Amino acid sequence: MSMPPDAGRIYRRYLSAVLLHGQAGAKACDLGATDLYALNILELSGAMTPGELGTRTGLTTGPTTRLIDRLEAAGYVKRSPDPGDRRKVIVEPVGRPAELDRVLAPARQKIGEILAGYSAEQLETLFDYFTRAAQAYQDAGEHLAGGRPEGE
Amino acid sequence: MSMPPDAGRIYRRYLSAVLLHGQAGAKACDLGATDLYALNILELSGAMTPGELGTRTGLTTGPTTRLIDRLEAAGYVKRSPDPGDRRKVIVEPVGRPAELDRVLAPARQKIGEILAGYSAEQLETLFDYFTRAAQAYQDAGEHLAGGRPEGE
DNA sequence: AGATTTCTCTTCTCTGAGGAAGAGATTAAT
DNA sequence: ATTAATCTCTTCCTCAGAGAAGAGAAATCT
Repeated sequence: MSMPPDAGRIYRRYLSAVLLHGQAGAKACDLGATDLYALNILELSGAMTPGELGTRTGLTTGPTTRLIDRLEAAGYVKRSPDPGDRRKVIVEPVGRPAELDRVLAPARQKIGEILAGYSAEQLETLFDYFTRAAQAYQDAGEHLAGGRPEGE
Repeated sequence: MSMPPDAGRIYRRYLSAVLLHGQAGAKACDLGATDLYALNILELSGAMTPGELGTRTGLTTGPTTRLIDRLEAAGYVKRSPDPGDRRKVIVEPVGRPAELDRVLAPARQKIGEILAGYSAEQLETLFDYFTRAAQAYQDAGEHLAGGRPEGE
């Protein structure tokens, strides 16, 4: 086998660092856990209605409205009327605001430097992995969220 | 340049998927945001005192005690007396409990399958990246947490 | 030894996020 | 046209989690 002997440990450490950084960044922007969660959903799946967002986050309608209120007030999303159904609203992510970019910039810079050290083939491998892993995590996440809240 | 034309988008999508999955998993285990945050700190930095953990999480002593109470009750950490200083307590992570492993298993399985499809050199590249990126994110995260809570 | 500092824990209070129920507006069904 | 269903939002209530202040135990300093 060509994996490192402590592959699991390395990978776990990597995941923890990514999660930790993401949460620290969110906290620095005064984003609550659910807010970050919702933003990631919107990042992955694009604009959707409040109802859909509420289902995805597992919130009832009241908190969903206030969640969108917070995100809109902070400039992360925008509410637009649905042209086809005037009851509906479309919540669409707006270009990442300056504060979030500023907070995430140091990490992006470091990652950029790391990536710059790889050859063309290596980069191809890495981005192939990013693409596949993103899909895998997204599937696993949706399965988690959509699955049974109570265990077996 | 050998990066894909939409490298930024791919990477952002990847990060969102990882974050989303991590939070969904935590939610499925009834772990609050701070609890997950603390667990990741312990995963990265190993055992430490409540005081240290409180500083890292940005909590005062009261909530820190209760945070550790929660984690201990759920079986994620263990309190031990510090042999060198009997005022102190050492909070050490305990092997991940079954529930968390069960929740994270599907994703680990998928990632394992993806990794199994790469050659030896490709795996070397990937794990090299994991190692470097983990350090980068850890540094950036600590800088975020340790930096000024209020912007300039 | 006595006083001060350090560290953890306890208690009380409070803010903020989430659930429940219902109103208002619009679309679909009869 | 009238009724029913859908979607978002508002209001009220509840509760977990965080801060503040102080107690108790142990180490350090004078």
